[in-house]
Amino acid sequence: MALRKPKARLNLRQAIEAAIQQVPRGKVSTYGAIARAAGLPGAARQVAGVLHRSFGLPWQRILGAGGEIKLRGDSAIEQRLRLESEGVIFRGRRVDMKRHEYKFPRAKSR
DNA sequence: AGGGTGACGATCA
DNA sequence: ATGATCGCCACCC
Repeated sequence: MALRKPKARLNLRQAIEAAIQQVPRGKVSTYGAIARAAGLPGAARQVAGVLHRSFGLPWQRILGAGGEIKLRGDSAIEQRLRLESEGVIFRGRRVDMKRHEYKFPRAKSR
């Protein structure tokens, strides 16, 4: 009995990066969804942090809740252009999530 | 070691 | 729809 570690999970950063990498081209996800997929519900800000500090990730595919771009200034424009070039359609200022949101496979059985 | 910080999210005015 | 506020939580200095 004793103690059991809740979960010896990988480094947070790796878990988050792995989740982000799963989003395919032409699809998008949200900070919150990535956090959940990485086993860190509620850690949306950490997802943003990783995106901010890591290179080599498809950062443009991660949006705020509702498909909204949460970046500011030039970066926001670049994100939109990159997504559009991948075929992602916007509806006003947001991505059409019904059409492009990537659904993560259930980590645990269906 | 501790606390400020932020590419969030949900809610309310 | 926009802006403010509060709760979250690991990372960085």
